[in-house]
Amino acid sequence: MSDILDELQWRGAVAQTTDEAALREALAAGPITLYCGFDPTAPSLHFGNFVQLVALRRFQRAGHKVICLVGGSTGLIGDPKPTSERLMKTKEQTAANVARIKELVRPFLDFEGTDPACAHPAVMVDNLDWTAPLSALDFLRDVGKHFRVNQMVKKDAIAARLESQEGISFTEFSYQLLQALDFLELYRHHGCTMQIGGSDQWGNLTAGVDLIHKVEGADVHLMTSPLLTDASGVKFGKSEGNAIWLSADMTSPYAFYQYFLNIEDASVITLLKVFSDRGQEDIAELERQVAEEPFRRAAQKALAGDMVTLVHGSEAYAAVLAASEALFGRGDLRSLDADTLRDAVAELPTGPVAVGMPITEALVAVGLVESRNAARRAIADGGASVNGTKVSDAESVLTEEDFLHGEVAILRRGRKAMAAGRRERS
RNA sequence: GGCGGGUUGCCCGAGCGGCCAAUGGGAGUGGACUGUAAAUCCAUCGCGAAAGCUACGAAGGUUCGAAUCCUUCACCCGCCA
Repeated sequence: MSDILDELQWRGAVAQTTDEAALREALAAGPITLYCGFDPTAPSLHFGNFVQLVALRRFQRAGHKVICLVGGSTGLIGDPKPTSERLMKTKEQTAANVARIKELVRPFLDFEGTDPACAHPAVMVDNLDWTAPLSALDFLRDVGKHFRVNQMVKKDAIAARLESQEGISFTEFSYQLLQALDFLELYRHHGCTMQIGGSDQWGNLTAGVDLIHKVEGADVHLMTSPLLTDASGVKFGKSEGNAIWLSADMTSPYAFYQYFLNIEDASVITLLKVFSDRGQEDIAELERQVAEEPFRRAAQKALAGDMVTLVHGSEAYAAVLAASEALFGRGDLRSLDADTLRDAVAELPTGPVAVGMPITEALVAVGLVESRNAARRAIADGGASVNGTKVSDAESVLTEEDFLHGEVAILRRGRKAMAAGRRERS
């Protein structure tokens, strides 16, 4: 288990650590307990959080004990973003998000101790459990006294906010104290000696290390993972402006698969290393293929397949793979048999349409464009098609023949955005 | 508490009584090229087929006419106390 750090470094999953020699020693000395926190800012986790989740998973499989913390309390406060104050969520929303995220995380780690690959079952905690009973006075006296505002304002996110027009609320300013308290709490009650997180969390993470050092006199460890960006420095994890979520009801397995299938050449190996369980040789081979026969996109296919399988399971992978082949394959959509068509359509967003409905309206109805104006634009640009046939006339309407097997019409905007119009009979 | 500055479309940011649905950049979207990449180039980018409607923090007001002027309110920033 001592080489887990080597592996993570090879995978490009390590941005920064506290004293690396000390960390190596601790990891080698035996199982340690580490944690990662996830704030319930949404009803699901997204691609960015997945980096952490996969890291936790690797640590657990390397024999360590992992704690997954869901931020029932920190989610109520809001981790300061460098740009602007967060909208506060209601307690009810936050609680609902916490419940969903707990369920979401469950399959990625072994909480029951049933997986032979994992020596120690994972633990799930909610920081609301120890924060809620704490009175404001005790918090200020017991936690606040250990912090110097002078230090706090130096943290990147806070400093940026102090520079900004908007400033920062005291609420968000206090966030780091809560996160530090979490680490202390887990140190005391679970013997947790390491925290991992995204590189943008460094300031919050070190707050915990400092607090434990002051209060308990102990040295604990940190590891952050790099922010994953594409070749031009843009964060991964957004498709058409929407985040890539891990929950199927927020990002369909098909959309999830398609997102990774479309990763640029320059980044696909990076992502494979971080997320897949593939070893060095396997990845080296894929790297060679990207260089020598990029048009086959073997690495993209591997990445997309691995990701969907990990997040949604192998059955979902089989389904989206078949759907993708049906929809993007060489064959004519019109010649698809009814079963294949049904399976493919199941992966697409759908909307109600009808014979005689203008194409522009149908494009809106299935959600491919936001307005009929936008639909007209798409058609004028030559970017809209029905069942693979380009629509040239913005005034045209759906006809009986457009409904494959009498049921659905496959509408497409641009090269990739597809949806199914389900026939509605009046 | 006093004084001053600010709040513009997804973001940044011009505009400071009509020519403003609002310059410019970025992002986004479509097309060409390709590999359902990247880069590049072209187009497009509030809603509406159009008339028109809704928009420049909120509400009022002045004016033939306001993002632009006035009043009040909210929020933010800075300086002073």
